[in-house]
Amino acid sequence: MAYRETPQVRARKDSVRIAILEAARLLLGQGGFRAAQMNAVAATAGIATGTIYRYFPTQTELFAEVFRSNSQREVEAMLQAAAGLGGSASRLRRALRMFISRALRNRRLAYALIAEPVDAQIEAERLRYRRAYAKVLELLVLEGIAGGEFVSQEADITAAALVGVLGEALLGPLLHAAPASGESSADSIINLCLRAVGAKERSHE
Amino acid sequence: MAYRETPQVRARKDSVRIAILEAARLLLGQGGFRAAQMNAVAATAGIATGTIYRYFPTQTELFAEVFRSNSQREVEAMLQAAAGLGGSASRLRRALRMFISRALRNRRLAYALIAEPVDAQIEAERLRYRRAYAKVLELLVLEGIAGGEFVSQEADITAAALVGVLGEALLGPLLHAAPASGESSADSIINLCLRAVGAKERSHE
DNA sequence: TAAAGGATTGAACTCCGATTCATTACTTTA
DNA sequence: TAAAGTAATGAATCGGAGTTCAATCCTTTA
Repeated sequence: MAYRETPQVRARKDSVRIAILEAARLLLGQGGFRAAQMNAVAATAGIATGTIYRYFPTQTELFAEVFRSNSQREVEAMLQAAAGLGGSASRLRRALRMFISRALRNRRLAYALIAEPVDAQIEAERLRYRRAYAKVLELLVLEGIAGGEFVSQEADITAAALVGVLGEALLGPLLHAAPASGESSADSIINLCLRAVGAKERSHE
Repeated sequence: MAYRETPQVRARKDSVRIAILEAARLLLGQGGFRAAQMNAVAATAGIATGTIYRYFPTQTELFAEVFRSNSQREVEAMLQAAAGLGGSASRLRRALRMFISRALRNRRLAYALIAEPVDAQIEAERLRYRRAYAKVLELLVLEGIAGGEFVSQEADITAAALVGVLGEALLGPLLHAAPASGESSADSIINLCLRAVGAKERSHE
């Protein structure tokens, strides 16, 4: 034999892979899927188009991984925000606030991942993404019900509804008017969500 | 001269136009946008592909008209449901129930029009469609606030949120599991919406 | 019935962007 | 340094779906 992958090569390949993922994420955050075409991703990552295919079999797979890694990060953040002291209401409130503040930090990216129209295959990945959020919310709602803080309700439906609220009220306006909105409406949305779950303790932190 | 459009010709052309719109709507209701390709619309309408272009300049225009006519019908139905006696809460309840029951009557179509991913141009039309619903809901929320039945809140945000709830909780599951759901979850969703607007009078009709 | 003016047809064209692959350029080991 | 094994390249290919248009068919009027 005359060649075998060495640690150096391995390392460089790993970094190329990461560069591709970062380029895709960057472009998604700038111009959505329209901007995240394979050519553009390659150019941004500083490689040739064909090279992407040595790392990801299809565009769908590439985006799937972007969805996955983002979802993981976001869900983690929400869970962390919800952990700690306080009743179910204030924990749910913290989780929602975390979601919102992170989404607003890169609104275009949040919109691309949660709501922007895409082709059917990528849509399947998006569903998983939304379900991940819904799952976290469902847990919090179930806890609230068990603890008697929230009204009795079908937690899975409520969770889906909350994802809908976040998507539409927070990110939907992205394209509508509302350029100034943002942090200001965050409290409105959070309060609405708390009412929706029938949180008995109202207002304050 | 030797030719001028006669009423008969006019009538036939009108009927062709309608056939095209109905074919598009039918296909959307069966298989969504994927199934509503220009070839398929033409075949379903019983005409040649090219003929569609004598009636609609582009696919986008054709779909726009489908959106418009549907939106008009639906908004009308919601307004009618909301009219009549009763407090804001029960009127909002009736409007939501109307939306839901109509959406469930042809769930695939409702999903296609409200949530299915599409290309950017058609998406613009969808926005208008969603706004039409939001506008109706906003009015009802404002009335409720004015009458002291609903908590004080930013009605436009609430309206967007309610559209989000309907889209995600009702239609989202279309692709997820929930094949059996439907009418059963309708009440859950309606109750959630009523809580979300902070309706003071709870439960019953 | 013939000539004129439209309407219809559907195969061919176009555009767009993902994917391929023959060629070239590296890396490693003997 | 040569040979072997990989990786990278990017122009060309491919596929899908909307759109076009020359040829054909209908309607109407004189």
